[in-house]
Amino acid sequence: MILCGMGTNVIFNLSRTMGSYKLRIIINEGDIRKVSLDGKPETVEELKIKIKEKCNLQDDFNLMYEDPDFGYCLCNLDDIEDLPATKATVKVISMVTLTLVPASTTSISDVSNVSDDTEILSTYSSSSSTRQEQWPEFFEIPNFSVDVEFRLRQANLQFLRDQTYLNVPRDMKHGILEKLAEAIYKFDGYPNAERIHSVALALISKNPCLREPGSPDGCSGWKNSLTYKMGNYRTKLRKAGCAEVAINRGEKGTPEMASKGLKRPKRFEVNYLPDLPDGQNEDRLEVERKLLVEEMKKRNPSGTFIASKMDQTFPLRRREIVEAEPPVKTLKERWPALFTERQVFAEFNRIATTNLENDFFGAVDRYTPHFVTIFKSKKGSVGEKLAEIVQQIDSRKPDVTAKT
DNA sequence: CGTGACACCAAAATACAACG
DNA sequence: CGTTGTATTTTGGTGTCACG
Repeated sequence: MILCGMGTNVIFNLSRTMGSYKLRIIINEGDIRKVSLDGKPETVEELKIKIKEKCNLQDDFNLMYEDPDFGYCLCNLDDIEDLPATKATVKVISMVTLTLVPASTTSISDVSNVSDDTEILSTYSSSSSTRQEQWPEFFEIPNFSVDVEFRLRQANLQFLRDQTYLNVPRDMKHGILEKLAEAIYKFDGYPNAERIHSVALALISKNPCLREPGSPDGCSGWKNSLTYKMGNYRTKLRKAGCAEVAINRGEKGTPEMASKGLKRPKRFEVNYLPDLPDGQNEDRLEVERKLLVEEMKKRNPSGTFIASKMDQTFPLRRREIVEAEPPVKTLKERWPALFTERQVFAEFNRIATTNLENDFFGAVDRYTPHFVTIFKSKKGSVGEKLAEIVQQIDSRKPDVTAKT
């Protein structure tokens, strides 16, 4: 990375007690430990050593922490100041085994029954319907119904013996697709081909008997079925009154789509219009919004306070923006915090579950070499100008890496 | 009867051409 | 040459049907 990691303006609590530092350490899905250190470590390295000791870990690992800026999604821990002052949750990422993922499905409910102490994190991650997790690198196939699981197990064993693929009966296919659609929907209501592909691959790698020997990747049929399924699944949700997908419904039965001039979500807008979380209504959230406006009037508004309230009020805000389409001026009055740099990034993450800054610079880093070769190959007057620019970049390279 | 599959249509995304 | 308008492709929604 050339350009990332701009100044992290972390405000940390000066009055923090110099006593114990509580850690919740996620080692893997079924192993989450609570550890107390004497004081917050000064560096990430020191923290790693402490964790290694306390948890008896042998192999090297990296750490991730739950970033309040991004709905407590996991981010790499590079700067110790990113951790809260008195207690934190970190995840151990082993550098040895990356592919072996246990087959259990974990959800928010698993997290809540892990420890009995007060959990700062779960307060508004459990009740909200807003998606928080990014699309996983390795999609975890959920557990199907006992019946389906049983038959799959049998078929997998059979497959191991004599390589016979399973001819999936109708009801079984339904069971599989339904659970998969549900699992996919948790991340993305409108998954693209690539995401469908990754799910299908995960499915046939976990259940070799489901592989389709005829197709080039062994899962073309599953990909097809999954795309159909996601469509049908959305219609189902629409009928059940889910606002997020209902917004794309054409008023009346007629194909009169431009019902209210509403735009359908863009492909990456994963949380375009989340439903209000259980136990929240517009009035309650409106109160929170007023708190936000007040906070912004202070000379030094608290970043963490704003981050958490902005998270909480996200569904209300989206509803407002999508349905009423207020002018920017009104928006500035009602949501002043939305216009701070930090919240611009945070809001982007809430909508697209993507880290705008990192992804952008990551992409820049990834594509720059290719661009440079294209530039170099360009002829004519434009080519000369580009060559000049490339020259400048080349000669300045060490600078760029050093700065920011 | 419910559901996977598919046809059909409008909107969104993208490729392309015409223009000043 | 960049901009802008247009044509083409892709995506997602609705309706329908066959099948177990």
